[in-house]
Amino acid sequence: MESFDPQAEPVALSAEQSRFIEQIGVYYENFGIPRIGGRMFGLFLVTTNPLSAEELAQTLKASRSSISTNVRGLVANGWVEKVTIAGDRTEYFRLAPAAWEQVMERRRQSLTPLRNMAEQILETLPKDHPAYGQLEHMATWVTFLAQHYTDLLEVWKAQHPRR
Amino acid sequence: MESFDPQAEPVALSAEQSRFIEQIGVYYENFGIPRIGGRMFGLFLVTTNPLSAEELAQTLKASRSSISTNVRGLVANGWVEKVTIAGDRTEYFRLAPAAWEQVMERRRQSLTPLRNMAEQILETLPKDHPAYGQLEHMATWVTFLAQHYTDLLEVWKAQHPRR
DNA sequence: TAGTTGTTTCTGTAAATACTGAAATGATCG
DNA sequence: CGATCATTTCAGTATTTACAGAAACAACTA
Repeated sequence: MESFDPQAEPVALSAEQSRFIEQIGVYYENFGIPRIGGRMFGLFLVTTNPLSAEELAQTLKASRSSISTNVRGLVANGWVEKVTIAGDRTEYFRLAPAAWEQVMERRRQSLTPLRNMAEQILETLPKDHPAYGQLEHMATWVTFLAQHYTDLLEVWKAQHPRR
Repeated sequence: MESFDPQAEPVALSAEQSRFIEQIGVYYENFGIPRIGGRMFGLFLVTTNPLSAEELAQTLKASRSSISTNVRGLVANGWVEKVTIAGDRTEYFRLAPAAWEQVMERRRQSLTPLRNMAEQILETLPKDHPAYGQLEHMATWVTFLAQHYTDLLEVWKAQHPRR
């Protein structure tokens, strides 16, 4: 009963912040993330208060349904986290503290199918097949990369321990 | 005059190779690469002979125009390279020897705009702005990542010197 | 239980993208 | 300079995808 939240106002943004949000939006759009999703991420980067879906919708001038689907993606990828407040049934969202590590972790995991494909095809080929060498090379690369991603994350986490 | 190349035949592929090509196609489709482009890449992975556009078209059952546009992308990204033969006006293509390194290198370069965005917005914010810390964190992460990509590539190249 | 509010799902539409076949361009050869 | 052949560009079509608004659903509250 305490939050009477008359109409959920949009977040006040400076011109620079708005520009940043749009830039982040198009940047991630190039990586296949829907524009609204990218903008949301940008918004979370330049603000710290957890935001409700309604605030997101108003601030980004997008529909509630788009916010709903896009926020789900961001949460699923570990970029954003849901925050709740006792006695308030609205859900709020904010940048996940480990967002960047998560991006990396996801990327590492996406290497697994690639490695599997390489290994599977290698099993079917005779060792003297002309392409054997380059497929082996591919498998080696993917393994190398996955290992280094793991190492890299460990170094980062050591340098930036979770408070 | 010497190559009379009656009709450019499709590459003969085993069932496993065909399956591999399709798998690679859908894998890279998830990363925003057109299906035909991904299939071409897969084809180059399981073959070694340079292939003409006509052979690619026939083998992958795609139009010449699609091959043209997609091969351009693969070459631009350094995944595939063009090969020519004296006295033959057809162009051939094959997997670039440094394809995997190139993937990494591209990724590293794509971090630059992200770093720029972070640094630019930081310049406009007072140090006590609530989001200052997390934007600094972002900039640190991107820098860290770019540096480690560079290192990683160096290690790889040392281990796999170009013959 | 009825009413209120927050969230998701559904349905349709607009926009973007991939792809093809045909036309245009370019390059080489007689 | 034609003629031939390889490649690219163009124009149209089909498919996919993002998005919005409305309906459905869920969770709480009086």
